[in-house]
Amino acid sequence: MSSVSKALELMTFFSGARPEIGLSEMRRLAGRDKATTYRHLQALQVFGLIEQNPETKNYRLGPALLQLAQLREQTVPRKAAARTAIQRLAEVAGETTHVSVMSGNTLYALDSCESEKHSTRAIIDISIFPLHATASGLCALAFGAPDLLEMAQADLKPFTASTPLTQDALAAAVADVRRSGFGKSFGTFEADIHSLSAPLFDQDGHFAGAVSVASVATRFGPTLERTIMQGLVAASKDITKNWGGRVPQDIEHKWEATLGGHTEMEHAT
Amino acid sequence: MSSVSKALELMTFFSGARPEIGLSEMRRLAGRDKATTYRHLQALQVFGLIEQNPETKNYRLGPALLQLAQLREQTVPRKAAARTAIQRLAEVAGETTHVSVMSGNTLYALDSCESEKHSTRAIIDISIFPLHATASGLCALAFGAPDLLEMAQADLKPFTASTPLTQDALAAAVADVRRSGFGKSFGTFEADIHSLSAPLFDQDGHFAGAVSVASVATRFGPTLERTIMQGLVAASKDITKNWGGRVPQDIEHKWEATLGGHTEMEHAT
DNA sequence: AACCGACGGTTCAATATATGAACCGATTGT
DNA sequence: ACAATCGGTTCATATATTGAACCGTCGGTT
Repeated sequence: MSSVSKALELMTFFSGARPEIGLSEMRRLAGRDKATTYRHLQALQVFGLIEQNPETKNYRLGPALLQLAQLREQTVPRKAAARTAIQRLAEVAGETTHVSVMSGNTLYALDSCESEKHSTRAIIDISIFPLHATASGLCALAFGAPDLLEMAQADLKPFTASTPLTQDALAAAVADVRRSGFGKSFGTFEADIHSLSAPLFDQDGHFAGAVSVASVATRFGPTLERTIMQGLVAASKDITKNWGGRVPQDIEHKWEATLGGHTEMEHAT
Repeated sequence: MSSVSKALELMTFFSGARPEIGLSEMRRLAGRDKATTYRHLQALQVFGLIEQNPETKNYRLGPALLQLAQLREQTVPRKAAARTAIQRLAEVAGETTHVSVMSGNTLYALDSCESEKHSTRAIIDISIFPLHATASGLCALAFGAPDLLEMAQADLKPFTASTPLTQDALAAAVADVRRSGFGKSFGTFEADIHSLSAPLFDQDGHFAGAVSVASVATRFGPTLERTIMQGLVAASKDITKNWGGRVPQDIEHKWEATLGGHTEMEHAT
């Protein structure tokens, strides 16, 4: 691991639950020497990627990120392009929706949208989707780079009693996603949340991210499932198009097959 | 220079005018070996800080920045806090306004706001304010860390015919800012732009950034100057307060003295 | 069609650079 | 008064970084 990577890794320890981190805590999180950690933090600080809270001496993310993100948006305005789609999806599903983007071996949360329909909602505050435990993550394993599955199988962290813990269990879940075209996570990340997802694709038809709906388990049933799946297909096509990508033919066929045959019709359209 | 810094430096070469950079161009910009540059780019890419345009193989800023910036905003929502103030300032001044933040030895652009009043406006598209050539930069030199002035004097890059090019000229400009409490840049960065600025402060009363107004030179005169200065004082107090900082007493006194006395002070000193 | 230069990417010996145990002074709780 | 942490610093050691040379490919030129 290069020292550059080690330094950059430090930034990944910040989260909504842990927005500020002291030197010693950072050292523990990174599992590295204090002096090394300190120098890495200094290097990041010089570029404004992190800064120190002058009161507590704790480190937190820095102002340069605002600059860089603005420029990124300007260069590739993905988030704005996805927002309307997930808002519409949240509306028709009446549940919380998410979009995530694949970069390297990591699936990053890009944006989310809550529905006003119910007073109880799924609020999933994560910035990196665990590949084996979330619907979006399963999409990545099913349609992303082949080596992702091996990596995920090597690190099957348990989140709930339902999280797949064996390589076979995960492989079976992934096979189902490959067959149906939809990622499914029934309480594998949060106990009372049922999630469905659909993959997004880049200009080469490669996996680029996922769009997902997280619904409260007690509300979930065949009717809602079908509504969500239909919404996911529309959202995936829309976002993929707006990102300059294209949905491969075989994926569209899978969606049609899953929606056309599998579900009993509640009422004709 | 640490390898971490060398890698991070690569990210600073992206700009609105240069949103994508190929390996060879990046190597030239950084003045480093191609192999080194390549490995650094790889490390940045793994963390999603940059990504490759699959069509052109050029590198551009990556999606992880969106994540990190969002979390930064959540942790320290400075930009949102400053926006209303610079909008109000743009309105009363009828000119383009900017806010910048100090991090390390660099003054970063945080946000800007254009006024609808005139059809011609100042549009200053920079992400890092040169300390010796901009009104905001002079504020940093006047009220920021003492060593900034030495650093700036060692690198007096000329932008226009009016840019201060000698250590004495810069020292004189800084002295004037220290006296008046306002940064002044009359065509030193862009030939036809007159700028005024006021410093912002953190919780310890230390320099934290600047707010500035960039006006078209032909419109500039004593009346507009006074209006802008009054607006700058209000904006600086407002933003500083919203950032959890405090304006030192002596700065407020300087502003009062400058505005209370004669506003038509000739800028030659 | 052969040539050319520039591109992105890779290799490996040489060495410049990162590393961490030990240390410091300040702070906090006992 | 003591012990435990904290953020930060030092310096000999050794490990990770470096860059010249190389490869295959691509577009334009002769």
